[in-house]
Amino acid sequence: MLTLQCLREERDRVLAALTKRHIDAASTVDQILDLDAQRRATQTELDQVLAESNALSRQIGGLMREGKKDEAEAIKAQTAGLKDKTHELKEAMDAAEAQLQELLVQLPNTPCDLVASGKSADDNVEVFRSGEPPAAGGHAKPHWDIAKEFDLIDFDLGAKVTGAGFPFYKGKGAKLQRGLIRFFLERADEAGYTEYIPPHVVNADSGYGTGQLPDKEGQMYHMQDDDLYMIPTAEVPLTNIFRDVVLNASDLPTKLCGYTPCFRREAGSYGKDVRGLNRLHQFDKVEIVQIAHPDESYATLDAMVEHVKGLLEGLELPYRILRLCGGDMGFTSAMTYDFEVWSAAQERWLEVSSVSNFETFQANRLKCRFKDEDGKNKFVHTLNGSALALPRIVAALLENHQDHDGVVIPKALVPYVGFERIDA
RNA sequence: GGAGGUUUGGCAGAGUUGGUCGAUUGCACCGGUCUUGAAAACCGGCGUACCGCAAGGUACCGGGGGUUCGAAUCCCUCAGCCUCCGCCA
Repeated sequence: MLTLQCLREERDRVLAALTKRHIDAASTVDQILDLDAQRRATQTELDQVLAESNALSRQIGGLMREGKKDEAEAIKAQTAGLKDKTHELKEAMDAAEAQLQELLVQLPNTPCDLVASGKSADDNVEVFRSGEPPAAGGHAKPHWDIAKEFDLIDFDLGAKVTGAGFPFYKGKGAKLQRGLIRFFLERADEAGYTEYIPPHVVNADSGYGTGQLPDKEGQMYHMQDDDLYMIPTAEVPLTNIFRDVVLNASDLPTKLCGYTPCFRREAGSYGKDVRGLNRLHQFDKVEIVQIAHPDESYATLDAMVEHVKGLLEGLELPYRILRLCGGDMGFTSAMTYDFEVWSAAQERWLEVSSVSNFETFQANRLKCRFKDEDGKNKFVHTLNGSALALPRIVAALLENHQDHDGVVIPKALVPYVGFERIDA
């Protein structure tokens, strides 16, 4: 959530930045500023009334101690009106505050200067490309056929036991999942990320802290009896570790990572997008998170991008990096790089990672601050990235590394999965 | 799930017959004096947020609500932690 201070001091800059998302926020922002002014005026008045009332109460206390009951009663009479006034003002202030919050959470983050204006994925900017589509391209079998041929993944069984989008992984398919998770975690460990195994369900406060609530409520599975949400990404529990936390400047950057399954309802998806492993309701992912000093966060973002590049190169997959345009960026992000790998059989790019800097947007909701050099509390910047999400990686591995009678496991991965080929 | 206890500032720990308590004290931390330097000792500072140009004011003693002129202190409610019982991988 954008800070009020930012809206107050940089209204025009914020509006200009939001046009990159093709949002005209002028009326919302001005409403917010009006409500803010209203709230402040009300608070000033309320504070005065409370001060008066406190002073009288203190007098009564003093008189009671001295046994001057009559005088105390006389002053008590004076407080009657103040009480009503207090209630009235309190209500007005709470109402203004509530309206203000409601509007404030509707505003997405302001894109950083480097982000291009744009409406859709077509306007994203390719900033890097590595590798060539494999020779098999054109005749390559799609991963769902390969998965079936070698009995790696059973989609039908998943549909029977749970529902569409919840596959079973079997045999070498399961080992490949386990190996990839280990590979990603070991690489993160080597890069200095502390590993966590977080809860897979979170409370509403956490959903709010990272920005899934209130706007993406429908994308998470919700357990009504206990009012808990299944995590759509490890970002939620890992970042919420820092909710209501004040760090020391020396704690920054804080680097952490974790493997979790991720659960997404994906309401409204259909067609070729959901075929095979392209889009699932449950999938595995290793997430990296950093809590950074505001001055360093973009260098941190670059470092995280480099980390993900290393992973894809280890897997020998052709990939490209896009800097998302304003219209394609997530609600909470100030800048996002998407990683896409080439799918040889589908002959299209598949998104496998998204690395973002949220600047203070999440920190403001989380109330995660650090003590700066002057001893003042300031918001940190939060960042995260998939490193990596498994299903489309598996799809690309199967499709791109297939040969005449099987699939070759990339060298870097062999020690983790325990075999060199998938074949009959 | 049942019964009881508990929840105070970074930590420890006072304060519960309601009244200068936003809160005693110790430790930790920061600054200073002393010292060649350090330690010790002494002096001073040391929660957060909001309003205000400032002086200053307001709110917060797990969360929310209530009683009262006035609540950390009383009541209700929710949550966390601890102990015992039940159930259980």
